[in-house]
Amino acid sequence: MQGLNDILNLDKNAKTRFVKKGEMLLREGDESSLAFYIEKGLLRSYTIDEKGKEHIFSFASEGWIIADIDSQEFNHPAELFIDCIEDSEIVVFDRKCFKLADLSEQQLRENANLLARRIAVLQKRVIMLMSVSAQERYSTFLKSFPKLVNRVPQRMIASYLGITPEALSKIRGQIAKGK
Amino acid sequence: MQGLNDILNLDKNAKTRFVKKGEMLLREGDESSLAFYIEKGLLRSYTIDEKGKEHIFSFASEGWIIADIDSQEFNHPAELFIDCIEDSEIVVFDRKCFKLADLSEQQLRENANLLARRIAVLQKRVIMLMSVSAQERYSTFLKSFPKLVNRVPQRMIASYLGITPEALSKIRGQIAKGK
DNA sequence: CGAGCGCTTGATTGAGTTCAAAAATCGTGG
DNA sequence: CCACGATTTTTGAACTCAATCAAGCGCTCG
Repeated sequence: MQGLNDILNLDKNAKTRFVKKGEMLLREGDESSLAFYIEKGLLRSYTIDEKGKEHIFSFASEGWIIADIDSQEFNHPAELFIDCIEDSEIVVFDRKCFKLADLSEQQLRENANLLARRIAVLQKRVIMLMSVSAQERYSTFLKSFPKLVNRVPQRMIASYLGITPEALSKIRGQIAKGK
Repeated sequence: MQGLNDILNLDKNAKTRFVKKGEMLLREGDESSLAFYIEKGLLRSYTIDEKGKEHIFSFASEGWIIADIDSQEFNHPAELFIDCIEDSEIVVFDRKCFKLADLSEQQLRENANLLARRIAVLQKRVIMLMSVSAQERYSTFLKSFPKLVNRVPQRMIASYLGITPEALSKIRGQIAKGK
C-alpha cells in the first residue's frame, strides 16, 4: 500500500498516538471525522445491531488506514465503532482538515481509489454472504489474511465471517481432523 | 437525487438510447467503462457466481445512475453484468472521458459522494445479510423500494435479498395469511 | 392453442444457531 | 513465578430457518 503522504498533503494536523488494547477510538454517534493510519498494531471497525451483536467490517494492521468513510463523506455522526485489538501506534488525522480543492489531481485519484477499493471489498463480501458456506468463507479468510489469523481472536473472525464463534470452532475442528 | 449535469460537465459524449427488456448493456469482462443514467425504465446490475447463480447488486429506475463503479475506478474489466428489466430510455456515457482535473470542486464532491453513498448501501447490505432473517429483509425491501416491488419479478427480488425464489414465495404467503 | 416460464405449495434435508457445560487460555495481583 | 478468576474456545444435543427437490397451477406470447 502507498505511504501516508500519498494521500495526505499535510502532516501538521496529524498526531502520533500510542493506544492500548481495548481502547475505543471512535464511537457510534461521534461527530468527529477522524481517520487512523496504523504504524504498528491492529484495529477493527464494527457496528452493533439492534440485538446487541457486533458485526466487524474490517481489520487494519500495519500500513493500513481505518475510518468510517461513509459518515465522513457526508458529515454524518459515525455509524461505526473503532477500537484496538492490540496495543498500537497510530497516526490520527482529521479528514475535515483537507479540502478537496487543496489536493493535487494525484491525491484526488488516490482518494477515489480508496473509496473504490472499499466498494470492491464490500461487493465481494456481499457475494460471499449470499453464496458461500461458512467453511468456504473461513478458507477464503485464511488465504486473504494469513497473518491476521494468529493475531485476531476467533470470536472476532467469526463476527467478520458472519457466523457464531461455536460454528467457527466446529469448522476448525473439521479442518484439523481432515489433516 | 441530483440531476445528471451536476455530476457530468459535458453532455457531448453522452447519447440517449432506447433499449428493450432483456437487452444486455454491460457484460462481465467488458473493457468499457460505461455508465447509464435512466430517463425511464428499469435496469439491474449483477454477478454470476461459480455455481452459475445470479446475485443482484442494485436496481436503478428513473433518475438513477447504474455502473460498475469499482472496475471503472481501476480500469479493470467489468465484474458486473447490467441489463434491462423493462424497455428503457437511458443516457449512455463513458466515464473515461472525464478527467478528474477537468471537474470543478463541486463535481469532485459529487463524485466522492456517489462513491460514499454506494459504500453506505453496501455496508447496510452486509449487516442485513449477517443479522436479519429473510422475512425481515423482505419487509425492509418493501419499505425501502415500495415502487419497485410491482415492477421487479419476484425471483429478482429474491436474488437481491440473497434467498431462493421459493423462500420468498413462502414468506409472501405468510404475510398474506397474516392479514 | 400449446409450450415454457414464473409463481406457489408441500415434504425432506441440512447447515448453522442456540443453549449448556467443560476445557483451555489469558491476565493480573500477590 | 504462580495461582486464581475471567474470558475464550471447544464440544455436544436439540432445534430452526431456509435450501433443495418435486409437483402442480396460471399466464403469456409465439
